[in-house]
This record gives sequence, C-alpha cells and structure tokens, in this order.
Amino acid sequence: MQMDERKRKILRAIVQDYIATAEPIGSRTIARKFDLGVSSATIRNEMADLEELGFIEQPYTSAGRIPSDAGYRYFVDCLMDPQELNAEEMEIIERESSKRINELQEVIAHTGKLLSELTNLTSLVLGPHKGKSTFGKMHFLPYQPGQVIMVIVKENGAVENHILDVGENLSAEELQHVAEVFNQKMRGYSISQVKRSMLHEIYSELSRQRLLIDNAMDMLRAILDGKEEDERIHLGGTLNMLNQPEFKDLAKVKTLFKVFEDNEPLKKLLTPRQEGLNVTIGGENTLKEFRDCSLISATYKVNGLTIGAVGVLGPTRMDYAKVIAIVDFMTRSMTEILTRHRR
Amino acid sequence: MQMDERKRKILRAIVQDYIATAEPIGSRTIARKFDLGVSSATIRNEMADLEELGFIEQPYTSAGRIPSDAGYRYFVDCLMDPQELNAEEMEIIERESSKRINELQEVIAHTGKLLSELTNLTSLVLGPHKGKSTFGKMHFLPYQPGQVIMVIVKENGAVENHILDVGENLSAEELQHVAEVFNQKMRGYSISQVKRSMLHEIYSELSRQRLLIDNAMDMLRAILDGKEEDERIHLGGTLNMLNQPEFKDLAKVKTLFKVFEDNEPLKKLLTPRQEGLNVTIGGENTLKEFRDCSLISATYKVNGLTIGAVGVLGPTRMDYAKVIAIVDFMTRSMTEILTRHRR
DNA sequence: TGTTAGCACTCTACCTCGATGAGTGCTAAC
DNA sequence: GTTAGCACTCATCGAGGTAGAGTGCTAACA
Repeated sequence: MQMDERKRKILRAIVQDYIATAEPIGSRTIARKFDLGVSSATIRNEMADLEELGFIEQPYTSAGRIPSDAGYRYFVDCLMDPQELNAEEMEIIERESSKRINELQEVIAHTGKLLSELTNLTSLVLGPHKGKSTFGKMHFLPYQPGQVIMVIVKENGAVENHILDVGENLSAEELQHVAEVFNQKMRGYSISQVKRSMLHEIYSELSRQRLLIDNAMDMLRAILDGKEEDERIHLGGTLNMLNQPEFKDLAKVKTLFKVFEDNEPLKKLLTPRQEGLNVTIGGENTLKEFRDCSLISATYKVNGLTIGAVGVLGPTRMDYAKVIAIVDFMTRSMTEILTRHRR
Repeated sequence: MQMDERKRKILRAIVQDYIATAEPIGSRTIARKFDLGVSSATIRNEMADLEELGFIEQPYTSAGRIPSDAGYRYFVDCLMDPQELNAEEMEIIERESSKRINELQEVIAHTGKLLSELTNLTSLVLGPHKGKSTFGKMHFLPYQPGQVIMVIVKENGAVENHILDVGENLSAEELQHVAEVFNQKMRGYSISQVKRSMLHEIYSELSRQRLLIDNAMDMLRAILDGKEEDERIHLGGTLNMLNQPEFKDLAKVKTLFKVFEDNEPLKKLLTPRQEGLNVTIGGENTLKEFRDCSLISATYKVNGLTIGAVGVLGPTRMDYAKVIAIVDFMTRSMTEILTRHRR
C-alpha cells in the first residue's frame, strides 16, 4: 500500500484537527469539517489504510483516530506547511531583543522566558559549556586586611573573581609579582596539565607567599576543573504543561516534573546530535518519561562556534509548524545578538 | 465555656491524628486510638464544645472533625510538645554543613535543598538584600584590545566585575589613574548621591578618557542602583507539594505554582515582621492562594545583623513540631556558618 | 451532675446499570 | 471506486442504591 494524495490530505486533516482539539477524530467529522469531496465511508476506508500503515491509531475500539508518532513524523517531514511567524510574534521578539542585555546569562534567561511565553510550552535553554577551560590571566587586587581579590580571566574570555585568604598582608608589588609568575607559567594550560614541576618552579620563584599560592591553586582547580555550574539547563514555563489536557493526570505531571528537577538527563537530551534544528517526536525520545512529549531544539552560536542549544518541550500533540518557526527564529536571533554584542 | 484539660487532650488528639492521616476523625476513633479513659459519647459532647469554641470543624454533616485554623493556632501555641531533631536528621545537617561552602549563594541554595528534603515540603530562602549599596572601591584591569575589566568592590564587601568598552587602548597607568580619581571622589556614596558637580570634577580631572568614564558611570548606576537580583527567593522542593493529599486537585496545584513563579509576593511573605521564628497558619496568610497553607519562617544573621530569612511552606495540616524544630535549627546553623566563614 | 449506651438520622464514597452518542467495519448497491 | 445503511462497540454520564462512618439526642446510670 502506498500513500497517495488523498491519504496525505486525510492524514494532514487528522493531525491538524487533533493538534487543535486534543480529541480523537472520526471519519464523519473529517468529512464535515474538511471539504475533501468524498463521503465519510470513503474516508473510513482510507483511515483503515492509514492505520495499517501505522500513521494513526485508535485509543480504543470505536473511538476516533489519533496520529501515532510515525504519523506526526510523516506530518513534520512531508505534510506540514512551513510557517512564518505572525506580525505580533515578530514584534514581541523584536521588542524584547532590542532591550539592552549585557550578560550571556541574561540572554539565556531571557530567551527561555520568551520561548515559553510564545509557545505556551516548556522551554529548555542549555548555556555554554564552560567545560574544562584553560588559564588565561590572573590579577590580584587588595581587599580586606589579610585577603585579596583574585580575578581570573580564562582563555575563552570569561572573567571571574574570588576572595582569597593570604594570611599576612602583602604589598601591591608582591601581589603583582605573584600574578606575573602565574601568568607566565600557566597561560594556556588547563589545570590538569599543571605538572608538579611547574608548581615547583612557581614555589621556588616565590618563596615567601606560599599560603597565597596554595590558596590560589586551590581556587584555580575549583574554577577551571570544577563542576560546570554554568552549563545548567534553564527551564521556563514548566507550568504551561499543566494547561495541556494530556497532563490532567497528576501522576503524569509528577513524573514529568521529577525529570525537570534533575538537570543531567535534560542536559543530555538537549546536547545536540547535530547542528541546527532537531525534532524529536514521542517515543523517539530517549527519556521514557518524555515518551508522550516532543522536543523541538536548535543550537545557537557565538562567532561561528556552536556553544549551546535551546529547546521547547510539549506534548506530542503540539503545533509543530509554529513551534519550529519560533525556535528557529529565536536561535538565529540569539546567535545574532551574541555575535553582535561580543564582537 | 472554657478549655479544660480534657478538652485540650482531645484537641491535641484530633490535631495529631489529622496531621498524620489527613482524614477527618470521629469520636469513636479517638476513643479507640487514644486512651483517654472516657467513652466516645463523652468525647462526642466535648467535640461539640470544641466546635462551638471554633477549634475544630466538620467538612460536612456526619463526617469526622478536622482542626480549624484557630485549632492549629491553639495547638502550636499551647499544646504542642517542643520537639528535638532525631539523630538521623542531626547527622544529615551536621554532615551537610561540614561541606566546604564558599559563597553566600551556595549556602542559600544548599540550605533550601536541605530544608525541603528534611521536611518533604517546599522551602523558601530569601537571600540578603543587596538594596541600594554604596561605592567602595574600583579597579580597572586590561582585557581585550579596546576593553577593560572593571572590578567594583562595594562598601559592604561584595565584589563584581564587568567588561567595559573604552574605545581606544589605554595604558595601565591611565587606567589606574582613572580608578584612583573615581575612588577618591566616590567612596561611600550611593549612586543617587553622585551630584552633577562631582561628575564635573571627575571629567575635568580626566579630560581624555571620557568614553571610559561614561561607560563606567553607566555600569555603576546599573550595579549600585539596579534591580536587586540577588534578593531573589530560592524555592526548593516545590514538587513535594504534589505529594500532599490536599493538592490532589490539579486546579489547586496550578494556582499554587502560579504564585511560586512570581517572586514579589513570596518576597513580601518571607520578609519578616519580626526577628526569629514566625508561624503563619492558614487564613492568617496575606496571600489568598496560601489560605490552605502554613508558613514556618525564621531569620538568619551575619555578624549579628539580620540579612535574610528562610521558610517552609506546607499544607495547613503539617507537622508543626518537627518543622519548627528543623527551621529553627537550620537558621541557627546558617547564622553560625556565615558568621564563622565571613569573620 | 457528669457519663454512657443506644438509636435514628445524615451524608459521602462507591458501585452498578442503563441510556446516549460517537465511531467503526462490513456489506450491498450504485 | 464510492457510497449508504446497518449492526456493533465502547466511553461517558447520570440515576439509583448501598455501606460505612459519624453525629445528635434521649434516657438510663453512678
């Protein structure tokens, strides 16, 4: 059996109607709502074929049909009209994007919020992976008596500061000297590459400031090698899930939200298998808790480098055309903002 | 009519049983479960009195009784046995607290997590209010060509860094000079106190670095006068609410979670009317969405100064004795950690 | 006067049962 | 190949009926 034009039309009608109403749809209703020029009986026959092909299924005998995962997949790949964002959505995004936003963190938070508002679904944003980064430069600044501010510039340009105990009071010159030695020895190395010999060299050059050096090394280890706290998933609009009729069951909500609480699986989910847009439908999902959900995700870049991803999670029954358009537009716009801003 | 010892015993029994089971309790059950030495009929009479006094109520005719808000209040104020934490809980807190935690933010996040885990309820933690802070000191450090790192030390000791455009390349000496002028003129002033005349002075002393100065002032304004983003409510264990039988209704969950999404009301709720421990029961709550909830909150201090608060939110039917013990212990422990660590 | 046993009554939760209606598959006619 | 008709299926919904827990009241008892 093959898909022909009429089957395609009927499948499209089923998917579109089910997306809109969340109710199983029967042959008679299709015949009434969509003007296909054939009777319900004919549609009935075609629907039997579509079921055999695996594109639609019955929740129970003598209920209407609903699209299967394969049906949605076929719809997304072959039937869907690519959608433009409407004027209002465009305007919202334009307006929001024109706000002055300084930090990457803010861009991320902002994007998530916007995404969930526009789609009425849950948004996921994966920040840039700090990962194991390498040492760029360090400065020491005076702070309280017995403490200094250590400013670390990583080689990727990120800047962090931390407060260190130094025991005794060190002069500005001494501090600068220590920083210079660090900078000379360590530039471009990740913390795991710092050999014992390197440390010995630093120690021997700086005999006096041992406590400062030890504390600084501890901190560097923590910063460069530590948990990648920035690479957290930012969730937005998780509540929107509650508005979906498929989650009127509390048990389902609970299992879903439980997954939301744990970042690791979400991180994995969003870490893109490939650049650009990805659509994962229902059971295609690796997380069994999401087997009733679909994920539309896309990567964003800074300076041509893919550094993170955003996604929208919703029930399998979602408005794919619209969500895909929004996610696509948002990642493009993010890439543009980040590239413009950070040169 | 007056409360006598027997009425108190019966009320305590009702509250304790309802806290444990979430089911209305009848006279016969009380007589069976609690050995009060009187028959169910007597208890029945006493319960009628307790109802008249407003301490208990019937959900519907010929159901058992449940405590009213006033009943819980009486229980908390007069009937409850103050509870010690058990060994296991003590150990958990000890163990968790001994972990090396550097930043205030981490302490806050950590506390929230622990609180919600120990109570199986939702935890709220209010961080320190940054508020409008005053200028302490500033440094400039070289960064990329045409950009510098501005490090701000506020007078309360908080350190932040930001990246500024400076247009042209400025030498280290120039940067230092600019910073010195700022430091001299502005130390101890809040941004709103920076008068036009002060700015003129700075300008006249530093004729060349106008762009840097403008950008720095913009940034200072944003940092010192800006939104108090740190004073965010940190929520933990919101999911725990779903396990409470009183929230098996999805509509209730939705309104509750909607409040969780908005920080402002929560902030107000937690901003303490008085130092130390606070118990707000059911309808005593100002937020109508929380009229079925109780909040146990307490303040914590750094160096004798109250800087924030933590709270536990649960259904009105909660284990007050235990939750109060936990919240009390946690804020004490927090105060100790913060004071120890920050000297 | 306080306590208790007994009893009629009330009300919810739960179950069953039948009606309803949407939808299907099959068959036969067009 | 298409359509009309028909018997059949199954979820949903409301009605009715029952069980059980609990109450208030009354009368007897110490």
